Amino acid sequence: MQLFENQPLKIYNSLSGKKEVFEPLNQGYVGMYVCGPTVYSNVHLGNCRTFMSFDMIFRYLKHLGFKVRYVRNITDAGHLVDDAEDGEDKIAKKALLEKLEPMEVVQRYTVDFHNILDQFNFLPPSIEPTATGHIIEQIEIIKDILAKGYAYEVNGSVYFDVAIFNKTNEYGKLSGRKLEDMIANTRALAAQNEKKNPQDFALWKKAEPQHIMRWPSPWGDGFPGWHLECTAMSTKYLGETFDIHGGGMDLKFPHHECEIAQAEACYGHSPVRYWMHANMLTMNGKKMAKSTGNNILPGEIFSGENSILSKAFTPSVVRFFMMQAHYTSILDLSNDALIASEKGYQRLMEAVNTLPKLEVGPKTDFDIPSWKQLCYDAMNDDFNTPILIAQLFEAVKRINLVKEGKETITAADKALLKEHIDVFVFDILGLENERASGVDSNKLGGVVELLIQLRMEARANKDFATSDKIRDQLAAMGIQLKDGKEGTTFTLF
RNA sequence: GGCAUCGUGGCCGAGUGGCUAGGCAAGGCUCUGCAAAAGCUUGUACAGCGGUUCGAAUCCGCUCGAUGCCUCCA
Repeated sequence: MQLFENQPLKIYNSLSGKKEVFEPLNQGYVGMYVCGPTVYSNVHLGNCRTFMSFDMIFRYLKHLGFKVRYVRNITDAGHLVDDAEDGEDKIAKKALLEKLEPMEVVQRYTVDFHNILDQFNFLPPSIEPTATGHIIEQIEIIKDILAKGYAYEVNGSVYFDVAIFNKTNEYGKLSGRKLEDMIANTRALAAQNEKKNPQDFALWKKAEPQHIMRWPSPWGDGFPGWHLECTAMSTKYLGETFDIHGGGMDLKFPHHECEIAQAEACYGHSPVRYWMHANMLTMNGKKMAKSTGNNILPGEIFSGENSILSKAFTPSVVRFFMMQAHYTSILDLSNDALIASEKGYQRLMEAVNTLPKLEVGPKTDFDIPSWKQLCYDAMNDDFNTPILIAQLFEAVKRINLVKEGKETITAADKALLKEHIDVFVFDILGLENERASGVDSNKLGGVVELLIQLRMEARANKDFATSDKIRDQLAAMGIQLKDGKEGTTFTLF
């Protein structure tokens, strides 16, 4: 008996615009594809938010007992800079600027990406395929689409014929657009004369002589178009139809719309059962983007080296901050918001650390099974982590009440509570217990315990000058003493 | 201009046709030598204007505003 059998999960499907009961294609298995990063510069915090949302989703699906194959690609072939005839590969452009081999750039930023995600405590995806590793598959799909009449070749490039596709299918259904409107609103760009219509998109682009990244194809040397790699890789690893396709909201159009078109043209049916879109992280009310410079790097948060920040914040604090907002909502980053999250996170972790030390009693004043179900209900309702966190704070309150001696908990319920706190805080939200230091057993712990003892003696002698000096100077070093009923404890902050 | 999403108390941020979000900050109280921590407690918010309804912040319409997409973008 797996958890998912009695924890019905609802997912907001961007395609239908509704929350739907999640039923995977194959009982007990989930195929999930998420559009990964383009590795031509450092991953910024906005990118991280999307991947973190899907990391949480991956974690929860796994927790429910699904066998999940999570595919997140690395876009290392680059995308076109623009639609102009001399469109050059974005990665190649950057490489020329920095006088590096394209794959050197790819390697550098892929390593950076993995390093950052590791600090954020991401689970690795099941498969992390690269676009350049799937050129053959992409060429095969283009051949297929050409054979089925949904594409045309011009001068070594192949374009998807949106108008023909739209006769039998519905181009724009994901983003709520109609082809007629798009035609009416398209600006007349020069240099698109290869395409029959401006809405057509490239499946294969001819490589100009100076273009470094290039592969042979039936249409000559070139490189794949923007949207094809995701169709190729998702199909290869998850099949022609799979359960969940995720990505950032900004990919809905045109990227995901084109993926649908490619797959429907090729396979004759819709590729994805549940489309999920994570919303943007903004800063100063504006979307973070590499191109505008309105962004912040994770490293700058961890070090505090950014003008909007008053201090450094740990990866778990940032993760907690992001998990306090629903993944479909726009979230605005600010120093104040991070500070508030840091306080909340610390309070949560205090309680997590207190729980094992609680004394047990004859009865429990807190209905833990009901609380546990409320936590599941929150997650089952389209991964509502803000509600889950609200429930966790209910548990925090109860833990502190028991600590204060105002409520009691039985040994069995304490174990049950601990088990589920750990599940939700660590396994699902993916937080790390940065405050659970092993200080009790190390040298620092011994020194602090000694000082606490000296302070207790001073207090017993009403020598408050000495006791306050110990307390205040330790506080200045980031060690906070807390006088409680059972004596003095301390935490690092 | 088109499409989409959204506008919640000092700040962040859930939710919803009638009943509690939660966090942070603030005030009061308990505890304390004084603090801190912790606990209890207070605040009565849903852009504006109409409409539907016994009842709407929640549904509908309009207005204003914000953001995203429409060109690579998580």
